[in-house]
Amino acid sequence: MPVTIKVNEETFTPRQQAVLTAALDLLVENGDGLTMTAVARRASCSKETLYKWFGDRDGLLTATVQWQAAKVRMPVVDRSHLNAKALRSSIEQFARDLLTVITGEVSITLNRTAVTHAAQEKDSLGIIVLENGPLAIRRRLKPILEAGRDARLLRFESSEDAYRTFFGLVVRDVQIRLLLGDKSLTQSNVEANIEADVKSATDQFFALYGAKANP
Amino acid sequence: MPVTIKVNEETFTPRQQAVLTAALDLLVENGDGLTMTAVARRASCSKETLYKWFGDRDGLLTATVQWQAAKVRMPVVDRSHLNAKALRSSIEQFARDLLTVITGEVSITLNRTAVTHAAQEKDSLGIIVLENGPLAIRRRLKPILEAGRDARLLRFESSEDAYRTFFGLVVRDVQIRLLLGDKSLTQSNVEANIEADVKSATDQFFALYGAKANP
DNA sequence: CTCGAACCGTACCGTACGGTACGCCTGCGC
DNA sequence: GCGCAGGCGTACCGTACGGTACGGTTCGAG
Repeated sequence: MPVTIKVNEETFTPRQQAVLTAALDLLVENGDGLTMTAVARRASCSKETLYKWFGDRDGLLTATVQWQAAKVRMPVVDRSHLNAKALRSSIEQFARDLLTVITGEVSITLNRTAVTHAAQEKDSLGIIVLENGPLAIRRRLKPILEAGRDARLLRFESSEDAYRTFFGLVVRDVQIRLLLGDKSLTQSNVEANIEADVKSATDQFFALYGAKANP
Repeated sequence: MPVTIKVNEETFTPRQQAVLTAALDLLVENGDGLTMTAVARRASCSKETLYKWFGDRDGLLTATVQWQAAKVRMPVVDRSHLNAKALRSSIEQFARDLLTVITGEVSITLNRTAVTHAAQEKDSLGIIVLENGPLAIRRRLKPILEAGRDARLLRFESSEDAYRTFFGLVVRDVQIRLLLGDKSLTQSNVEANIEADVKSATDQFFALYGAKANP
């Protein structure tokens, strides 16, 4: 069963959030070379405080990822009167959000950190990132897809398959290449193509799952 | 311009290959906790020899990844008499190979290692993995796609876009979830679905790029 | 047989870093 | 004013690990 992680704003005090911000900044800057001493210095706090608040290095890492990942908020899509145009625009919006998120520096850093963590038999960070990344989009997108099907605008058997196809059409090989540090995908390079990619992915998705497509 | 890395069998002596095998085994077992001492013990060689042969830890890591990645060999597809059936079977074969590779334990380990490496401003491992993974498939697939277009079996403007769509349709969110350690994707779980996924991805690819599809 | 190169095993060094201890300061309740 | 909790800064400890040095052994060339 899925593990859901909830983070209220009250989970961390402002001072603690400042510390987490410092940790995230260091993570983005220095890659995974995150040391407790560096965080303490950057946040102007003592290491003892870090250990008091977060337990150990893993706790600090988890808190940072968790806190940051929870900040990713998908825009709410109006699900009422769903005509073809509104549905298409919603799908496009999801594609745009997904691409924007995964190409962002913070997301790349968080995903790299979680992958590194997963390479050490620890899956906690991976779960958090999954839960707030792909799975969050899935939770928001599925109802839209099903509403589209109910309105006879879309046609599919499994909304899970439809979602995963959508994910593939949008993300393609961009995320893995970014994670691997492919230099030919610069930030600006990708961002400039987002709109075109969004449109292309949406077109393809409707070609496969639109009501007029082959069953 | 792309950096191509060539590894002949003569690049490493049998003894050296035994060392690299030991290193890879440790990598797969213990995640990225690869220490020089552990490799030396596992391979029954001295650390001094390791440093003599591979320079430093990074050199050993690079050699391991490079040597292993180069072992991935795509089957050659008969490109002559290309009828619809042969084309479809070729595409399916590529999808099957791609899925089989990326879901394999070795591939997951290598990708994780490269991602971790990329988080430290070093892109050498990432380049190697990219070059021997996605890009290798691309090099082999593109000529097939273009042959298919010449035979009027496929229709697309950019073979690059066609390739990337293919990649997305096949891989979807499987790779990132595996890299993040998603427990709900067990090895056997994925393998059992490969054939169905291959067929589905191929169907979708032909729906989008088949000659009878919308332009 | 002798010599030397290659290599194994092990001991060793330096450092980086996780984690702890302690002295000092600040602010707040009383 | 007084005491104390919370927190800063720094010094300190233990250990893991990258990298080096060295003695001993094997093996092939001459």
